[in-house]
Amino acid sequence: MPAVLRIALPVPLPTLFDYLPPAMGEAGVGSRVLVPFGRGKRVGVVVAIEPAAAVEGSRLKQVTRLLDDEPLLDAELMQTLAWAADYWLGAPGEAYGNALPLALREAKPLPLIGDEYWSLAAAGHHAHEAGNRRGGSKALLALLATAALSAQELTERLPGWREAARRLAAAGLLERSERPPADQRPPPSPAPQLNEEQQQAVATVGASLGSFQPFLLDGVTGSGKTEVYLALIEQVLAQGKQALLLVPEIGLAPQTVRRLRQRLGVLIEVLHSNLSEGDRARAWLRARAGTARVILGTRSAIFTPLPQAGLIIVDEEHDGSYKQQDGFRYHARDLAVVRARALGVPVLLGSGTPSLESLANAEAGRYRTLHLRARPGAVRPPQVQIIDMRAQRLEHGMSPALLAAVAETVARGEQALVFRNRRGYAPVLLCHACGWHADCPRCERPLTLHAGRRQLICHHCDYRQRPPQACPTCGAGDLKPQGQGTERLEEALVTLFPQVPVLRVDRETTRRRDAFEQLLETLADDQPAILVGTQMLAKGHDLPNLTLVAIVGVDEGLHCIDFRAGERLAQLVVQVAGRAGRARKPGRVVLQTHQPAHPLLRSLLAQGYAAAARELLAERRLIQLPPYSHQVLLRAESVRREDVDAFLASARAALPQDDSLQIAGPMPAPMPLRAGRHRAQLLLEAQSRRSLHGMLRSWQTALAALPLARKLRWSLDVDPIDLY
DNA sequence: AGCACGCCGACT
DNA sequence: GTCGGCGTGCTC
Repeated sequence: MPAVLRIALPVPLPTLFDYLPPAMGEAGVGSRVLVPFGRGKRVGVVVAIEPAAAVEGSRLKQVTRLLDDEPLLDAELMQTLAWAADYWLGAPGEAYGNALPLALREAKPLPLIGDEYWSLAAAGHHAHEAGNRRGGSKALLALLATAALSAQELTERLPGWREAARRLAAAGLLERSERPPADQRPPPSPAPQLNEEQQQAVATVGASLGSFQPFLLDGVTGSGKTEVYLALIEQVLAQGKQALLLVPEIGLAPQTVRRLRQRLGVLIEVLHSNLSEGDRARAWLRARAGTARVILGTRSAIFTPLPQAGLIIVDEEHDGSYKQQDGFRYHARDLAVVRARALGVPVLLGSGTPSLESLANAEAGRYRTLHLRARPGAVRPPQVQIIDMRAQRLEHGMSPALLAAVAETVARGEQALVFRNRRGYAPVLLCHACGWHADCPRCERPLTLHAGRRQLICHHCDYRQRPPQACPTCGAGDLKPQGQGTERLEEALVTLFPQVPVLRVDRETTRRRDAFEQLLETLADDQPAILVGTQMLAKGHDLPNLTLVAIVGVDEGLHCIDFRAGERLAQLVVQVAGRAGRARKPGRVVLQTHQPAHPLLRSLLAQGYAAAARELLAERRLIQLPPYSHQVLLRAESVRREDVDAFLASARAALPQDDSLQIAGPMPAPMPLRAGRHRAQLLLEAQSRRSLHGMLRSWQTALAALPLARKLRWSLDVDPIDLY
């Protein structure tokens, strides 16, 4: 009987496609195939083998060529991908598109993944000592002078090294091998002595290795979560299993990688968005082959094959960057739990400020909670002081008390961090004479003044213009910057503390890839300095001499429409505050606010994050918001407002009659106009995930069939984390 | 999403 | 007389 192959293709269509089997070879589930599609050819993945086609037989085409004799995706990954596509309403092909590195979606032979080590030949040592090479060659010789390195390590430390390696190898200065030359690898650095809570956490998770169990590791900054991860990864490695460690985008600093590598003394496969497609494909294949034992990566690394899985860890699990915000809108943390179940391994979600979702799961008994309260490195937790900004004479937005704290800190030779959640010089440029202010013509929001670049920039759509010399409405000459951004704070602090280096860290000063690292490396550990910056400073680099964190104005977030604003604010404050006093020196946090009596701030400062989170959870329960209900958001945007309104009205009409479904909208999005497009949305809410999910696919199909659907941009977001 | 086909305005 | 605008429809 002629079977039919059901194939996922990289197109955003909600269907799979049936093909006749290839003339040569036995195509199995999980194998890639080259197929004719439309006018061209595409690479797809065999999802199922069916006895009969879902379409008329005459429309069937034959698979051109089988690309893999062995399935590239194993049964577990196929099952997880199908689940993910179904849950987040993705097109089946899109899920595979996210899982497979681009280089593996081409009809080419798989790249070779044999281990590749480079070391200096005797002549290379002489050349290094003589110093008679320059540029990339010199750097490569210097890198290899102390130890042989793998191709991955070289790529990480010296992008573009292959060119130099080719030249030097031809000259007989370098040698390539399949194995690390004996005794050349640095030994793992010894693990520090774990404290009692850390040992307890390691023992508890360690005891459930080999079966599915989610854990929430609740530990403040500096409590030693990373050492717990490392100890568990060591156990997993000792059992001959693989470990997957997910970190937020920003957490994957080269410093983190170096630390892991030094401690474990094994190769760590790193997967992140800056990797070249070839490297990404090789890393993925090494994980699949089992030669990669520890895989460290950002969101999309959750799709790495783990044939010998032992443990999945999600660090900073509350971080929003785990949710993909366009295309296939999956959540890597949630998928980690699903995968762990499928793989039969424990999953460890770590955070000092757990998401309310995870806290609710712990409360319901689905997750087991492990606490780390002690801060091994610090003498005591930072002391927090609230400064009431009202009725204070502010200097460039900073109160005398805040400036005094900065002055004391630098006078002691220590470092201070001034945190402000706004880039640029001033968020508004205002005419004092008539009240006009500079607005973005495409978003109708105030433009941010960037003084250094002499530009007004829209932070929502990147529209730019020159600041006007005079008010365009009344002609008055004195346009006043209102409010403070990091650039203005930097300017003020440079004037106020002329002897102390002031470093600004935000998107503007860290455009280039390693600029952040390099900037921070200019800071001497024992010298005073002032850092000014946005949330980029909330995590990442360790600053042992940083003892003061001054938070300037966190109020904006408190009257935001988004019901998650409070949660995010609490997480941000705690994360930023955690930067203070990590070494032997006590830390101090100064929080300057217009609302010193705000209940969230009060409970946060008086009783800490856990108490504040409990209160937020109680509120969510009371008004039945997530995690006590489930949401799906339909967003639509178009230059024509009437199209958006009409589309959402028909979308609402297309919903089934169902009392368990609450519908909010159509309503304008929090930003009703962005980059010249009108935006609105429809929010569905239900108590039961099942009743919500039951109708979603058919609704999605109905939406796609609406005449307007092709005229505007729309998307469905399951479990949205931003209602923007 | 691509990429065709298809039917109406200003150009050599 | 054509080049090209983007509306509509399809991809097994």
